[in-house]
Amino acid sequence: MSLLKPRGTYHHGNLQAALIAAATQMVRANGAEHLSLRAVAAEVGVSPSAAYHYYPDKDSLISGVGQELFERLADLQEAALSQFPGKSAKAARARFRALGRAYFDWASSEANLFRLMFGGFCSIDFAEAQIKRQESRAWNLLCSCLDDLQASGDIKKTIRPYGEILSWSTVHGATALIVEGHLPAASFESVLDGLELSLGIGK
Amino acid sequence: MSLLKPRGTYHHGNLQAALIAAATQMVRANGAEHLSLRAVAAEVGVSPSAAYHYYPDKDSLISGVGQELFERLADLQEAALSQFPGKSAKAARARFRALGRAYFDWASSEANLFRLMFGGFCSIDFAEAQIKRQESRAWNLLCSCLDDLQASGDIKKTIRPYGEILSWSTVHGATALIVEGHLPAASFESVLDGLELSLGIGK
DNA sequence: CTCCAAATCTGAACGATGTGCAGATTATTC
DNA sequence: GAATAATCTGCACATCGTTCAGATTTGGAG
Repeated sequence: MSLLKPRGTYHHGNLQAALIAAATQMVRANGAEHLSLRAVAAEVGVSPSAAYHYYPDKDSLISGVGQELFERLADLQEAALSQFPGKSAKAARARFRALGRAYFDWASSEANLFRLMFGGFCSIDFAEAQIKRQESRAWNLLCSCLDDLQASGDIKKTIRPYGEILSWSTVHGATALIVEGHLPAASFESVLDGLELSLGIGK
Repeated sequence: MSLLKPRGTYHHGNLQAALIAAATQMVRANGAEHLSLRAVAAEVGVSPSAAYHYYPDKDSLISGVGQELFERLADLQEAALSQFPGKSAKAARARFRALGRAYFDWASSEANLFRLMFGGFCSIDFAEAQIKRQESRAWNLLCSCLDDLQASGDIKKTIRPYGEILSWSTVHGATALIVEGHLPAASFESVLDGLELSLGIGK
């Protein structure tokens, strides 16, 4: 199903999905703060009012975009984990690092989308259920990764209870600071090094 | 000098400062994404065009607000540090914790201002010099705090080189995630506990 | 003190935006 | 095939950022 409404027809056929797709591309290019509902509608070949049948306002459209992005990010993390299968301590450690790197790589290659997700553009009310679900999916991936490290005795015992919260906070913080230009991009690897060291990962 | 232009006068007398002050209050209340240049001008008692004498566009006004906020944050951190003077290891540790808490407390009590600072609203170009200066002021406070901990042998040697970058990333990440509703507020203290533990602070 | 230039502010205007509403068009159901 | 629901259009309105010509005031030079 194409994004553009077929000429001469009245019904689009797939408007909601097309709106999200077009909005996503436009946010990716120009940032969520410059998204125009009218431009999205025009891109899709539909009148501005048509969007209001699926979203009560522009913010909800944006939240809809965010909803999909959180799913995409969880997928990405899943893919990162599956790159290093196996039960060895080495593999577990590689998975941990891959998880952090995937988060950062995604954010820096799609800065505008990352901002939309974590910059307060998604009204948590609207897409709360779906977003929370995808977020806990990603959270569980991180948990299992840390569990694997724990199983191979590759993480300091006293610190283990803080593992998830510390890892996410640190990786997210470094990512956000770098994306917004407050830290140089090169420092992300240092952060990963320091995080592993401080958690006692990899000896 | 009042915010409102004295009635019957033509010149305001303190427009630039008044614009920043009014804009700050409005962002504080409604968020930077809902700031209206016209509303700011009206609040100050001036025509919308008057603002363009001091800022080439709305984004620059917002950057001007951000500029002041970074200064205010650095002041806040300075105040936090001075709450626990002394050379003892205990005092140094209290300073480290106070630094993190000040960052978080400020952010959660002024979520909209925090978002303005770190959410990509400040065009780094415009206020780059001044913002970077205040940021490095805060950075230096963190450095000296970690130096103190190092002096009292209260931080793991191998981790020390990562101290600043890890601390800022972790505290900023946890703060941002909590402010945006991705983590419960209560988890911030856990993050601080975990951070100290993982850095080897306080034994 | 006077006059001129620079600084500061106004007013009206333009195009674009988000949104509401009445009604047109198409799909669905009986 | 007719009634009902789903979808979409067209127009309107208020608001917004921004521009620009010109009004008003200030400050300094003569």
